[in-house]
Amino acid sequence: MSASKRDELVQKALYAFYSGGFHAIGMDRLAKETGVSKTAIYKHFRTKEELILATLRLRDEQFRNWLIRRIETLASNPRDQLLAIFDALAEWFDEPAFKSCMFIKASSEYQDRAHPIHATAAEHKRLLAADFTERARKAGARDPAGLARELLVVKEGAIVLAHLHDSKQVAKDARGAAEKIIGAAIE
Amino acid sequence: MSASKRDELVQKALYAFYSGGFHAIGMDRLAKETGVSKTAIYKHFRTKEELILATLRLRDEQFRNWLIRRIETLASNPRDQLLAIFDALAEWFDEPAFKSCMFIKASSEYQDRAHPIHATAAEHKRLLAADFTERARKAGARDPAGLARELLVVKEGAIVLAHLHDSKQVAKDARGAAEKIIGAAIE
DNA sequence: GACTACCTTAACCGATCGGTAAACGTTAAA
DNA sequence: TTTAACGTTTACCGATCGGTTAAGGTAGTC
Repeated sequence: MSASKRDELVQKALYAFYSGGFHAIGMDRLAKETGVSKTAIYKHFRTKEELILATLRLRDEQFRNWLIRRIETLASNPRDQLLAIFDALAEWFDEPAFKSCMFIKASSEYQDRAHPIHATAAEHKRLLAADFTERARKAGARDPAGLARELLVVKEGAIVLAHLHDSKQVAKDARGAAEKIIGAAIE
Repeated sequence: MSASKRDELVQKALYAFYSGGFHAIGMDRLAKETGVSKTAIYKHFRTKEELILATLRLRDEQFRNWLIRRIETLASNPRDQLLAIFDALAEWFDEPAFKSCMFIKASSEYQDRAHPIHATAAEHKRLLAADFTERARKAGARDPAGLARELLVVKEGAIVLAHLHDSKQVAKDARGAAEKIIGAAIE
């Protein structure tokens, strides 16, 4: 399988797991939905878990790239970029395919902290926090890491509630909360 | 099955689903872990889904009762009670059995908004918001429902991150965020 | 034209899935 | 003492689980 073919498989598997759930989607169904035979899948991934981990690595890269690009497009200075996180979230929530966060779902289905899937989810959030921290530092926050963590809390809560309640309202609420938190943390 | 026996089954099923996941725990394993035969379970619940719904109804009642009792013990006036939500959360996170929120996990595994399990999860969060709103009103918030929703966002984010990162640190961060949000919303 | 790389379909493995049925206690009210 | 209610164990149902195997098709390279 060429590298691009393999990426295509992982991308389609990502979509299937994201919209169906990790336990709920079996390998037979996955083969049908990706258009790649089960035999071929197992040629390149030893287990279902390894395939899931590959989808999570792809998702981590895609999501963080998208978010960073989006907030840097929406705002030019670090402080405004921190607030723009929540404008980007609003755009994401508005996509018809939005169904919460893949990593939150992964950690829900694989609860053990020692499990590689759980650990990958935790790492994704840590990488986001690191990016937020750097922006908070540039924005002149007294406690950049603390501000970043507080914003991350708001972001995760917004994602969970956008999946359950009115996502437009949730996006506004999260932005409002972020404004107050940023205001209190900078200067 | 007597009412108390049935409650005991639901309570044990709750624990099993909470610690194992809804799809991951099969009915055979559930029978073994609850000590109630599969035959007897199906005498009182037509499907696995109905049993799950019963566990969620019990969990909703238990959690909201616990939280309300806890914040009213920790603080006497409505404003302090809103902040005490996050002290109660810190206590919850510290329990060894803490593994995120059952309703977040339920909505992760049953993503369709039309699904009864998803709807039950959404309702649980709505009932929490209603309680917070009433306290915010008594505390003199300009927009009680808005403040309640913002605090709910922080609460959900805290739960998700407490399951992934250092829960003590997350509890502190959430409390800090809540302080700023409450301060800006009252008076 | 043979070889290799990579894919397919299709059948199969034992285990488990949600759910049902049969046969057999145990308890307690009539 | 009979009877009904409610439980048990055990086995079974067809479907699906994660994963494997065998046989064959199709490209490109030598």
